Amino acid sequence: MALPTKATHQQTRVHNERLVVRTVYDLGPISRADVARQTGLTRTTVSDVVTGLLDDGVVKEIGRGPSSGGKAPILLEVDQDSRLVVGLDLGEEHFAGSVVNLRGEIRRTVELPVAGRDGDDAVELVFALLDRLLAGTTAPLLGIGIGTPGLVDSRTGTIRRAVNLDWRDLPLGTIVADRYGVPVNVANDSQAAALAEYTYAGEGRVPNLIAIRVGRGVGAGLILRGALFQGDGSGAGEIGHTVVDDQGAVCRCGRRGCLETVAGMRAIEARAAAATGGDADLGAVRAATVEGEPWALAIADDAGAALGRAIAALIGALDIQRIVLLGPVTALGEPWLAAVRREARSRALAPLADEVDISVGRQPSNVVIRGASALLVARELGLSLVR
Amino acid sequence: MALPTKATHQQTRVHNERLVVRTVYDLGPISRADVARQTGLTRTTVSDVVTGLLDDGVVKEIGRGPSSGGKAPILLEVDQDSRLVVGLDLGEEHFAGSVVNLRGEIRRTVELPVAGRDGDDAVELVFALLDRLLAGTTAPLLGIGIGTPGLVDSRTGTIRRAVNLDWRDLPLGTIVADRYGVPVNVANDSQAAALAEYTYAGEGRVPNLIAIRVGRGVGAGLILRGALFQGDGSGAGEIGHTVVDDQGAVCRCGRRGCLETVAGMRAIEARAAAATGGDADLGAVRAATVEGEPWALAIADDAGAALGRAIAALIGALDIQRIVLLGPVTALGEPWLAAVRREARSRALAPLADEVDISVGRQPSNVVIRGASALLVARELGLSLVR
DNA sequence: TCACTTTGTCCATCGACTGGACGAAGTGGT
DNA sequence: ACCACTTCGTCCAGTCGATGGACAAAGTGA
Repeated sequence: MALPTKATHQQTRVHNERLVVRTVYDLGPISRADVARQTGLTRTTVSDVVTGLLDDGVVKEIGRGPSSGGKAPILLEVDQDSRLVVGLDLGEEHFAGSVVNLRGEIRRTVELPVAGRDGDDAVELVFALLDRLLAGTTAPLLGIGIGTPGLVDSRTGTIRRAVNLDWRDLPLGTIVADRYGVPVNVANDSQAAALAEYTYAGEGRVPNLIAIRVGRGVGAGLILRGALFQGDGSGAGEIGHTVVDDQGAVCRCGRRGCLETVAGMRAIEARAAAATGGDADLGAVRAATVEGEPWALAIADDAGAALGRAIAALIGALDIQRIVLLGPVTALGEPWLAAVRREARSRALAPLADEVDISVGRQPSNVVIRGASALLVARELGLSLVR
Repeated sequence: MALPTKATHQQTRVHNERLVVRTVYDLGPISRADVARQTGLTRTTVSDVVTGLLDDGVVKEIGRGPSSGGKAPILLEVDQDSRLVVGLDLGEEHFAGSVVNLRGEIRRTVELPVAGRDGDDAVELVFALLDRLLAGTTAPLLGIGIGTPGLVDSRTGTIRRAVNLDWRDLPLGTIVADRYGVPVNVANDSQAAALAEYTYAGEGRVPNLIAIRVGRGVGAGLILRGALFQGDGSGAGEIGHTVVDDQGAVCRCGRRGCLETVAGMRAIEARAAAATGGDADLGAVRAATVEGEPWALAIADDAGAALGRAIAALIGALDIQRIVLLGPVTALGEPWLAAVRREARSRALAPLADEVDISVGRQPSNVVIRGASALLVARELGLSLVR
């Protein structure tokens, strides 16, 4: 039973500082007086806090705004390039990384092929990637966020297991933190994607959302009450290996009929190859659905339906209304998405299902990188995404 | 985007007060100095806070403890009867309620038959129940907790719908709070049960747990990160109406093959009646399993297996290791429980499933009442169970 | 008996929020 | 051009509450 920590004066200060930063961040150019009104703090306290933030450079004054019958306010804004964050996406083929600013905008990107490296060699590759990303950066680095496949314990920064890289209980967070001297956060790739969707949602930010990445594997990231939820063993969201078909194909996890063996990329491509008699990647299936080919539509529908059933179970369990789909398989487009929605809606309790919004995320290519960085940005903004 | 509230000195004070109360509550007879060591607060602050708590009567001194080489410490203990809470269980047949102390011990119970009342008449029955429970109580009443079937929004205290009582968007929390002048918390019965399991777990308290009530309906209560999780529409845990069998029987919700139609009490009794040719209630099935009757064992196994599959999905989604089963159907005993465990373990991802602890709760009869009260006890102890 | 510990309280100090006052800088009316 | 009024940002005294050191009370062990 973890006792919560005591409260001190410094903590109230930190809390209020973050409250001010976040208000300025979310509500754009805004005066001190308006911040005070929004937060409930006194003008005095806000002024005091802002003075510190100006010194740190996180916030800057951008001139006076229109008067409303009195002295014109000095508008404040978060200086989005005053701090940098690095986000990494340790994919199966490539390790990619970007330098990202406080708005989640990507400033520079480097990508290195994995080329079969694993174990310590893969760790070296992470170092190489970071060295190249950090060369010549000027603004202070808030930290490094890492998104990786596999089971990850974000609290300790340990990768419990990542099969393709042959990592097992690797304390990557500590290793990288020691080398670069900044905070490091490690998260599962699906979880990172969920963080990106949540953090950078802007006005439309909602406290609960599920992001589901459908690629080779199927994984979900859960944002509950405004924070990433990892469960007791860091495995929350690992829906890809829930059995959905007792007579299904054998999965790489050893069981039969996991969701991944029906809705995953590999399964789709395998079925497509069988249907066409030749080789067929996801793009080919997509093209065929656009052409209206029955075999392709059937594949898309089946894959989408299986995912939809899994989503129905999630909705029933958690009653979360915002579900975002990400990853390569989303390329299958409308027929696939329609099947997902149909099954999800028809199998979950009606009053719950009616309110659900299932959509495809906008920036599938770099969500993981942005999500990894989101962890650090969020900390600066006081969103406290983990725990 | 709900802005968090500002931090003030009073809040730090309240925070630390609760921290002290909770420490004394959890760690039994304990000295001020030990509290200081446990919490990290200074002895000065602890003394100051404790003085206030002694004045309020929440904490009392119970004499000196053994010395460890210096002045003997004055031991403190939470005076468990210094505050009372009322918990109600608005069941289908009876409205039951108890006066409960700070340890969740039941001091007095009243039960009234519903006898077909619904709508406003049912609200009147709630009043009658409360009036009888409160008559003659001496210690200050912290508040009233209400557990009820149906969809409940705990934040507003509104019952969104409870079919059997014909309640729809009924602000029961406000109504009762206005009449009795104390805080009122309303929760779904499954959620209340989960709160009871969490709050009164003592040393074994873990931050995440799922309590599943299997009776006429099937519902789960989710405790995530030490707080009840209700989802966006207060429907989190409503797993009873997730479709598990497309060819299944028609459910009272209108769909086919909901979990409830396979694993619920009604379904079990119906199958038993068919098997025996006569009437058979749950007790009869239980007795028959003890006798080793094949038909009864088959029924128990099927019902347990269906529940197990639903639990596997929950484990995959949330990776929660503590699962507590409650409600009348748990009476089916070992054969049923074995089936639940077998299916849950065999269908969830191995590393997740291995750590799962599925057990039957201890006090099935009054969990709802105790859980309803837990909401208020927890508030006093600073556990902040909701939100 | 004495040196040493531990406990609980007292006191001076400090960090941080509060509320009122004030000058600066606007607006609008005459 | 002048004046009353408003709003903004800052300054200052006041207060709340945590902190750390000092101290008496009450133990232990040599």
